[in-house]
Amino acid sequence: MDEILLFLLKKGAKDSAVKISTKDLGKLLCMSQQTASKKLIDLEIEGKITRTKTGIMITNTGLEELREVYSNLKGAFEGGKLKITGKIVEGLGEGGFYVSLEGYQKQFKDKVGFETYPGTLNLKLKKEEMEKRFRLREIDPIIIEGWKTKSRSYGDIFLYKCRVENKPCALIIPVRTHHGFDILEIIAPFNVKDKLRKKNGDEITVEVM
Amino acid sequence: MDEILLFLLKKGAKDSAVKISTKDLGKLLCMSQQTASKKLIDLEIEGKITRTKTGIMITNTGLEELREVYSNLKGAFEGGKLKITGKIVEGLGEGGFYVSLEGYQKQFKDKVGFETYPGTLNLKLKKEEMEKRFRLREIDPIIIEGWKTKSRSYGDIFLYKCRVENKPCALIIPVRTHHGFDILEIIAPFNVKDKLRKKNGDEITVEVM
DNA sequence: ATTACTAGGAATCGAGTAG
DNA sequence: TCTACTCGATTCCTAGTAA
Repeated sequence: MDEILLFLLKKGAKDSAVKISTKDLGKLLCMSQQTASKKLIDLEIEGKITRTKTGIMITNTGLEELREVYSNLKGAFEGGKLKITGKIVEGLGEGGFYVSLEGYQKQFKDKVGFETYPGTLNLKLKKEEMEKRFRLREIDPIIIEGWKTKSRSYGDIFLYKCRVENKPCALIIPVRTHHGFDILEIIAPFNVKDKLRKKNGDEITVEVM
Repeated sequence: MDEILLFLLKKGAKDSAVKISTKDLGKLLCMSQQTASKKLIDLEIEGKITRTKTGIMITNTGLEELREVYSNLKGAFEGGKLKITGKIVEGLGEGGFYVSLEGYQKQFKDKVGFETYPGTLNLKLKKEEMEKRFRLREIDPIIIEGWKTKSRSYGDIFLYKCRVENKPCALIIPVRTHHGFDILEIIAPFNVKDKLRKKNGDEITVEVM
């Protein structure tokens, strides 16, 4: 991770413009004025910072990079199992169609150990939960392989074994997902809403294994 | 910060040995097997990791480095501004004597922008606030330089610009402090107790800029 | 299979300096 | 003052390969 970006964050460049000369920046980070200048130019080209007369600010792109590192460190140091909480929302029914295809079902049975109820549960994450999605990347997914027919292709799916209220389920993330980062799709060997007596709008927590 | 160290942390090398070949490590971090090998050697020489037959583990030295970055990121993302709350206690009057010396006063004016009321406010921190003192270390202090006379020497002072009830003030920490970690000393361009109508025993919060 | 050495090409750094 | 360019020095990376 970039040490200049971290330094700027410390200085508050997340919320307000930070004024610092390349000379001072170099001195503080043990590099020459020239190198500091060059690195700022590069960060600007990469879109991670912007520079104006009032000073330097970190862009959303830059913050995202820092936030991902933060998420990783937090996961490691604060530890515990990853739990993601979201609100049940109505899907379009298409997820259910796909997962019930024999090409996927067979792999679910082989690799996860259950045949799934022919439908998916869509979970909408709150803003503060979305950061946890990055932590999923630290976990090696089970890969459900796609296939092709003459007419169309079915993509790979990343799958993470989970539990909801101590019952087995799985998070599935199509590699080429059509959802934003705020929606998670869950499959289970049963109808989650019926079995757990939940309805749209209720919150549930899945614990990633 | 070292990306290999971060990767190993993600893989759990903080608690147990992680087994990974230099080839795979290189592939995962977009570098050659040779570079991964070299970097592991360097990390081992620096004492940040240890390698055994069972795999790689991060040492305390390595964890310290990661923890520092974590602390910085946490401060920036979770913290908002650092606010320290304490109870006003009676000082010995000596702080007031020192800060009113011309050698210090001149620097206050030059570097902080105000001449201070000839007295310091002593703040006693509660146990749970004391941890915040460590976060001060992440902030670069303004350094008020000491000097020597024939008879004695006056030491350097670390100074942090602050606000109390939205009015300017400053935290001062003599480099060779005589206070414990539970006492903070504050200067301001006015008599804090009079202006803010506080008395000994009242609590105030200073917001570090 | 694995790790790590060498050699030379690529990238980075910083002194000098212009704008 | 400041930033950022050039260019020679240095460091870093990787292909080849040995162990």
